[in-house]
Amino acid sequence: MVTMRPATADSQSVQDFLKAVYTLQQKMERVSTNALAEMLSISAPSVTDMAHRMMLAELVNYEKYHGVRLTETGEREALRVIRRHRLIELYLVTDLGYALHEVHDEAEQLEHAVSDRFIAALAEKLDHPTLDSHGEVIPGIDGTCHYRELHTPSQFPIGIKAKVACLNSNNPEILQHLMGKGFTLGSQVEIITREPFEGPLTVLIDGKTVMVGYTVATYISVEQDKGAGK
Amino acid sequence: MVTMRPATADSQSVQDFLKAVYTLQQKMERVSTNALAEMLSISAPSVTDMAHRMMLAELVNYEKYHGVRLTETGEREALRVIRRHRLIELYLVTDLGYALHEVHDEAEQLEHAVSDRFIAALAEKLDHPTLDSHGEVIPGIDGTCHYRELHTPSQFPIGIKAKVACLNSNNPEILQHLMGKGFTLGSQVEIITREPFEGPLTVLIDGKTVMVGYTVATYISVEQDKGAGK
DNA sequence: CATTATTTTTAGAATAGCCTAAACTACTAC
DNA sequence: GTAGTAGTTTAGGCTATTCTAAAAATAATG
Repeated sequence: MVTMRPATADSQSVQDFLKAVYTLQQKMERVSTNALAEMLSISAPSVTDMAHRMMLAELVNYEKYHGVRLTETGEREALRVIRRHRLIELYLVTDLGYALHEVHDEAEQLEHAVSDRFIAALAEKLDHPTLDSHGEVIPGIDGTCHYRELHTPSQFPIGIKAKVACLNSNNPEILQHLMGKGFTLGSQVEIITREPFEGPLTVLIDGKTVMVGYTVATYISVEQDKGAGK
Repeated sequence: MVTMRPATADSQSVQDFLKAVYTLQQKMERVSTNALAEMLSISAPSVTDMAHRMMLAELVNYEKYHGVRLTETGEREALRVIRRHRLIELYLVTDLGYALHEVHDEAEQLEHAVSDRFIAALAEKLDHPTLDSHGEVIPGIDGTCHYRELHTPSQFPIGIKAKVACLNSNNPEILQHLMGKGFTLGSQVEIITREPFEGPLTVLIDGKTVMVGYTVATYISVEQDKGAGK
């Protein structure tokens, strides 16, 4: 290791890295090299290297062998990138006729190419939305996130009415599978039966009964209907 | 020179190179290294290098010390890139409220990030236009270009009515200057007087008399009004 | 607690895209 | 037709981002 220059916050790979750390941080305290390598589809050594350079840039706090965590600056940057991504996704569906399963890859490219001017225009045109086309929260320009209380179908009580609030996958096949069964944002759902040992669920969606596998159901989030007492 | 790998046609710099060669080819038989270096704002040696790699990829025909010319494949690729660029420019103005002088830089980035799916969506939404927001021809998917017979104000006969058909600049200052004087696409114009020795022109635009410098006028193209016999 | 297995890091290397400085061509003008 | 200048190319280098193979550290297991 000769010298090492700090990462520049506006590079594509740095932005992808920030996003990945942010996402993984919601599930784990510190984010491991391997987890990042997996999510970013790059090798572990590349992650280590990036972690070093991003620490120099004060975007993450990195401890050898103990993973990474976003600094305050890092989190701010991450939220900016996520805001871009999600505004673009929503726009693609709303104004350009994209299907939900098509938007992720396109937005992934666009988010790095687009200017602040462009993002502002989208936000304006979409009337400053807080949820994207997957139902995920779009952070505000100031980084604020309007979170809701969401549940996984696999744990939501049987017999209670709820609405589909989020389809948490970027995998086109999974999204198509779910939408094919009737899971679209805002659909009314009610769990009818649940098999033990991670078995399938029977669900009533907008009046139609369907079955869903346990695994694939983890990509759905529901929100209890307002007014429907617990 | 050890070995040299061919250029990949989908890289950003290759696409910029193709566009630059295409543009310069309209004015000169073979396109010189220096002309390209100038247009692309990179050094001459970088151009030479790229020329080599693009010849291996059969995108240009390059002769040492005698510049470059697009092959058939190269021209096809160039037109694809230009189509993207211009569709995006038009879209930014039409649907996202951009001013003309803002679109070039944005489109320059977007054209490399956007998928064919995206371009198809734009073309559809804009109803398959053949002219962009500058008034430049948008090549069709098959590469066809619907050219018109255009003239420079500096050479157009005095006293003949015409319409502004194209504002050929990507320089925001120049565009703002011209639009400030009333030169917008479709405006009626008539040359009133012309000073010798590359002097300024007096022009009647939509009923208003303005003066324009010779140099800046070269960025305007006009088209003679139909029906107005010569 | 020692050994094994897993995870992470170091070392060394490749590629695309750029650069500067120096060598070389080609054209132009006497 | 040769000298000088303008334009081009070669040589050698640098950075960001990635990789593989091997070494080192941590975590898991008996």
